[in-house]
Amino acid sequence: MSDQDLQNVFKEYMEQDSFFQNKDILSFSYNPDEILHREEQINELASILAPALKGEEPSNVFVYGTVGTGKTLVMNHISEHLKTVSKDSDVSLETVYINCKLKKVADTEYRLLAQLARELGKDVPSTGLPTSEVHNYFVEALKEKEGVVIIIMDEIDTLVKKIGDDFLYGLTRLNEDLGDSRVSIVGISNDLNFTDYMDARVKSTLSEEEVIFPPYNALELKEILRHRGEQALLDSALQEGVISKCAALAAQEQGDARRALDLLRVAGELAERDNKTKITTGYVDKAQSKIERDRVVEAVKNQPKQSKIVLASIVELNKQKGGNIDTGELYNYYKDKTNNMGVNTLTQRRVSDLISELNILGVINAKVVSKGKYGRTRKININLAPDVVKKLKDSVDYL
DNA sequence: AGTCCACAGGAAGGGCAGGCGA
DNA sequence: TCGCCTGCCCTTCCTGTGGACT
Repeated sequence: MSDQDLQNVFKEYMEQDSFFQNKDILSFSYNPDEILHREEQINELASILAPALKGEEPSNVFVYGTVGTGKTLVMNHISEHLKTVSKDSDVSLETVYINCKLKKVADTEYRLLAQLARELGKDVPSTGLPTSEVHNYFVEALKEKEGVVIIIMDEIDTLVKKIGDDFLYGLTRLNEDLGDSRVSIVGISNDLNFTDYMDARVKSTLSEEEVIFPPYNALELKEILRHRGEQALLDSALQEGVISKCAALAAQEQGDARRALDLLRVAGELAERDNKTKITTGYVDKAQSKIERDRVVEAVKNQPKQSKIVLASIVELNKQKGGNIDTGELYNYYKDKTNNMGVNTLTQRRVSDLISELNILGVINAKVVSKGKYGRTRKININLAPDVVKKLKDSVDYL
């Protein structure tokens, strides 16, 4: 092969797989220059938080909306702008963003306080101190700011479900002894009904204002995809109908823009891998099943050993009798399995919790039913397509 | 109408690891 | 090093319950 030939091969390759001008733009964490179809929410939030720029304490806000409706994106956008303006006009304003869903960050009161204090510039060990001590660190950090601190708590519903609302109550009372500093809280929640779990006092102080993010409809998703697609992809890369299809599928998923972007990106990656010249609608279908498969495999991979063994028991029992497994039956099977494997056997109580966790992950479907005189149990069904189960068996131990 | 099964799921606490200050 | 604190996984003990059966 001549040098020229070799160069042609590379050249061809370069030409073939360059659907993407900038793939990052199709990632959900990318901050676009313009946020489409959220003007109303942006204006509302901006006017609620604007008093902070005068050093006044803004009202606490609750932001509601299902996944992929742009809540986090909009909040980040606003807090960036607040920071810029406050810097220009010499106002002391700080925003702190915490994602309460991240494990090891905000699943206990200690960790949450530690993380908040860290964000405000204090050095706090990840364990070892009494919680009250960490609380003091946090309050100190707030006092030192001598200005308004806006705490944005994303996925706040998971926090409240885990550690209760006492913590939030404490936060709302903080302003009484902060000196020159003021705190206000922006809570972001996926769950519209979640304030029902909360104490009425906390509820009323925290949700002084509420902003709702409705799901995007297919038309809006289409515009969002087109907008981002124009910057991320080459004009020639898309077959007619690809964007519409991504939008339509994502609209079925509660108007989830994240899903829409993922679909387009993954469809592109798959088409690229096959050396195609265009992304076709067929690749959107492939992307849909790949995303689902990856999500499940990733989730299961990260489960602890015992949880995997429980899942393996469910898979095997399901194969034997085709679904509707009840708890007692599963536990007996699991007990035998662990004995055969020489692994220790957990109690039924613990296994019951593991079943719940798998249920929350969406890997299985466990529903409490009553069998009348024959007691109450959970009917467990596996919630995965056969190809996903196969992939799990290939790539996860104990399965 | 009452019984009673087979669990669900809450509460409390044990034991261990990681990490702190003294 | 010790005493203390928290997180995590787990057990023990317990109360609650939907509805087929009697």
